Amino acid sequence: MNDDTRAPGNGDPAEPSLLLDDHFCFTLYAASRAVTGVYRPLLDAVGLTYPQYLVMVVLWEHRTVTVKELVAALHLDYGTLTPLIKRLEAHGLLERQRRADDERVVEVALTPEGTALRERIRTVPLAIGDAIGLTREEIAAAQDLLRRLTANVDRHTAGTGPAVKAP
Amino acid sequence: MNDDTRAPGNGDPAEPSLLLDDHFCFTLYAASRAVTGVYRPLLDAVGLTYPQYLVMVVLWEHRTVTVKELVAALHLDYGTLTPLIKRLEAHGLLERQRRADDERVVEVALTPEGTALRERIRTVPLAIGDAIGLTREEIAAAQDLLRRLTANVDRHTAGTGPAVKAP
DNA sequence: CCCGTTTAAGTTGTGCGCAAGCTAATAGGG
DNA sequence: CCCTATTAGCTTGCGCACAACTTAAACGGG
Repeated sequence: MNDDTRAPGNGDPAEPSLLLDDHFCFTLYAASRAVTGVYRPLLDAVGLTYPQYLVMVVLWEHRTVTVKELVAALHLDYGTLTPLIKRLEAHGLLERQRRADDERVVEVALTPEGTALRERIRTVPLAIGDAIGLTREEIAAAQDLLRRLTANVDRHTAGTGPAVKAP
Repeated sequence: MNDDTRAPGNGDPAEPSLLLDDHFCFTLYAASRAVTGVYRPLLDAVGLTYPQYLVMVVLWEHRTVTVKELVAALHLDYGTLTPLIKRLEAHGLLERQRRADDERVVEVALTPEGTALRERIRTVPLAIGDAIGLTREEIAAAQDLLRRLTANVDRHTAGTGPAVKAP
């Protein structure tokens, strides 16, 4: 690789660096993909993708949730979750049903197969912890920082988003 | 949301939790998407997606790189980068050319338009730092942890992958 | 009670992200 | 020099991720 870094601007100490390695966003993005890459072969063995696994985790915790609750819990879009949930339904792991007293709401519930799958996945988090290779304290520290980051960003984008809506 | 957490296994202190909020992978995944979400409107203003921006960052640093070098720098696949690079080429930001002395290699080089785009993006990192809302020290700490995580995972998957290849 | 508004979910289109398979060019051993 | 293996890149297919749009049900003020 052509290793000159003399493009204009990088020497100015008053401006943030534009070098790849200085981008925190890239470190974060690469780490996230690396971790899901560790999950992939483990989940592949039971026929799940990583986002599908996250939906199952929520269901194992609550047994029944609405699509809206999944959207909120996973910070994902209806456009992402609707087809994903349908795929899990096609695999027999969950069932979808409109709520009788409010037909707008779709309830997602575990099937016996979905419940049983949990046993086959019990050991996965151990393998992940092993691959990540950080201490319990380091993971806790990183988790605290990243949770605060996400909360800050959510506040930020909520503020600059709808912006009180002009009357 | 049905808030019982009596699914089997979660009370056992010897086993890792399967609750969503205890999943470090999810914190990481959510944080990564949150940050790219902050970039989105800023990059949209200049017609770039976030991965396209990362490619441009590498090019602004090195002016000319091979596709292989982009694959290595961004930890991305040829299958991801090839069409992405072609889109950037279609937008006039870079040019692709096969190396004369080794026709397997494709060199990617900045065009004047690609170089000029850098000026229009100079202030973006400041806005990102603002939205993230962590101190410089906190970001440095998180970055150190995540870099080590990615390095560990890379070692791990390299070790369990080709596995020295039986003779 | 009607009608505009809000809400929950689904649909469509584009662009990643990655596995699997393919092609063409080069390297390297006999 | 041939011939096999390797290397760099491309293509195909599937599943996210998200914006923009659509639909249908419930709400709520007049």
